[in-house]
Amino acid sequence: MINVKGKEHSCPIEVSMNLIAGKWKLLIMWHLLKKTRRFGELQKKITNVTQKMLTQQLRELEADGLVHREVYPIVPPKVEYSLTPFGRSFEPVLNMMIVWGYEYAKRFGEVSYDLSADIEPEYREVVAEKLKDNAQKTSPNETEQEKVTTSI
Amino acid sequence: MINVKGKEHSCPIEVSMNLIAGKWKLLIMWHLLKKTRRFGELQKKITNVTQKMLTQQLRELEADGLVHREVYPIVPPKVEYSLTPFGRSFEPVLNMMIVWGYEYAKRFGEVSYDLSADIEPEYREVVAEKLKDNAQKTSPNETEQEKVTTSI
DNA sequence: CGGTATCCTGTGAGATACTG
DNA sequence: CAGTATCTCACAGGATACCG
Repeated sequence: MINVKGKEHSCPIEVSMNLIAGKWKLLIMWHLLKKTRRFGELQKKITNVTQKMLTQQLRELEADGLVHREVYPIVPPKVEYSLTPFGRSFEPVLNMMIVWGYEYAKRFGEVSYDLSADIEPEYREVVAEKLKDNAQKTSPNETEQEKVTTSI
Repeated sequence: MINVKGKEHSCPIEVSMNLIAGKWKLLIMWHLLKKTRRFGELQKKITNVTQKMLTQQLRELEADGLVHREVYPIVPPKVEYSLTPFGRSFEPVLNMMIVWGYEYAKRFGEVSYDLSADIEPEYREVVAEKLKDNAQKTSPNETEQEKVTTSI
């Protein structure tokens, strides 16, 4: 059993899910992983996000200890967002998700985009190997099973 | 640009997010990763999920090509769910999320639970190393910056 | 520039009851 | 056993306007 901020979880997966649930959070963290950015910068990078949503999701990430918000008391205002040390530890997860999403899109969608520049090879290899393994494990076992019984 | 089933994505992260968004999907995949399971089995494993939600999320996973649904035409009905080859390629992502969620819970919550049994050491090491790295990178740089200007 | 403050809407998700 | 079929509602998320 896991308790995080008054919420019960039966598995660490739920913890992760709760932290990254939110339409823009992963995108935000992805952009902050590269460098510290100002609010307006993020808004330009993440097309389609409204000011309200960007603010809201950034505040949630901050409250969860993943993002640091630095306010410079100047005028006009300047606010910089960066990942906390723990936020940066999310990088492997994020990289895996990117690689996996990319592989999914190659298989089930159309991609006009090359991943190689963004992601270190080691992450691609992990997923690639899993896909190879599974191809082997999917042995010739399409023998149908069409029995009909009346009990268990 | 990425197009998956009529939906535009600017980044593979969004693809992954769309696939795993859903309160129970990760938990379902986690249980199916170990073995093929019947509907009722899943319902017992995943406490608190309603029949309706379990059915719904399983159908979405099936439509997305991640889960295979095998119906045995017997009475009483028997339906088995398993991961497709591609669904199984999600394992590295899932493991990373579990490790990361666990580390988060250790830091920001209370855990009465040991991970070691479930997850291969390699995954734990990746996150552990990231956390070490970040500890080093967080150098003594808490010098405040309290200037006030009237222009940029 | 980087926000609040409102108002509004779609839909994810729960509860409950019924069925092949 | 493994589902549908309704009904309901909270809340994530969007549009728009104003502010220090």
